[in-house]
Amino acid sequence: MSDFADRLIRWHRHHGRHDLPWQNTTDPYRIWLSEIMLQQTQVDTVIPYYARFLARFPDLATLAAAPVDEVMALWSGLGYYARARNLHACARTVMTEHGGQFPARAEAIAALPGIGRSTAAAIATFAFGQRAAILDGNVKRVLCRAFGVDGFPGSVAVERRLWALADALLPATDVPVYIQAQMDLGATVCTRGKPRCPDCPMQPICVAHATGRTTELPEARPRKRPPVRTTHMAVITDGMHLLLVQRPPKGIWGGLLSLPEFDRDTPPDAWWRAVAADVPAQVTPLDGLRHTFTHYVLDIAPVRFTVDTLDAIPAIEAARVCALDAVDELGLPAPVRRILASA
DNA sequence: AAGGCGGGGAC
DNA sequence: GTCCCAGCCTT
Repeated sequence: MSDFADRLIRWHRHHGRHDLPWQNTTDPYRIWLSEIMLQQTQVDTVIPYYARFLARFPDLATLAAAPVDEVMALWSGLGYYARARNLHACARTVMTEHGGQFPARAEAIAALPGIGRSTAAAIATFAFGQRAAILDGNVKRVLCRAFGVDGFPGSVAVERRLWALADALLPATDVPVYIQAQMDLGATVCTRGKPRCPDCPMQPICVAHATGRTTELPEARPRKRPPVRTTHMAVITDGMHLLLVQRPPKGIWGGLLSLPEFDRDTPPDAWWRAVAADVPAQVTPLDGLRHTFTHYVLDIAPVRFTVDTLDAIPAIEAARVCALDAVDELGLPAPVRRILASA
């Protein structure tokens, strides 16, 4: 076994994480669910979502039989909503094409919706004892530092090199412990900001530590200034109900319910005349808010339209009327939840 | 090969 | 404020 893997596995016995909610099981459903939730999402954020999700969907068959709207509602606030749609699609695929049983080989797992090479390897290893390398953010950071890998790890060339490293370092046995140890080291010792090198089992063989480059590696993503976009959001209510729209499956907040939007340059009363000319409404601007995404900034100007009845507002596509006291149970984007909480 | 896709934690 | 997280998918 490589010195790298050996050090990692020995470190994990006393310093790894052993009691996360998705550990100490080989149930592929629970492991799969955790891996999807953990994509680009930190452990502490996932834990309450994971518990709620399992309580509502305790097994694959239950999830596959549920309407996708319920899945979206339980995912609301977790972000990257394509994960929820793919999760539901994957459950149905496993039911119909694999007889309700997850395939065991990493290559077959990676063919399922929402599951790429790294997630497939994690499932194959933890649930089925297969031997496959992972390459998530933690592993990339550990490998870049330990082996002094230059370049942005998201670039194709660096990623190819890191996959080769990950494959070459994979031990012959104890693969589940090894993989968990890699993630635990990256999450608790070899962290992005302030790595705890004195506590690190890799320190004697770490290139970044030896060359004083710990804070330089891995190299940061090349910067670009995210654009600012603007929108109006309409809170159309009769005091008891609220008008929401279903967003298209692709794009931002895909598949979620949200508030109707209109152009920031259109005055609210002009927009209202266009969509509901005959319906009298009291128009009230609400406090604006700024929502920051990874790739752009959205300035939202919410406006409340108070009406007597929501029965006929024909010009709004995909509209749905919901009870105000039930909006917490719907799949709504995080900023929409904030607007409604103060509206 | 590059960009789209959320929300929140850490600093 | 910035950066990035148990990445995947589309173009």
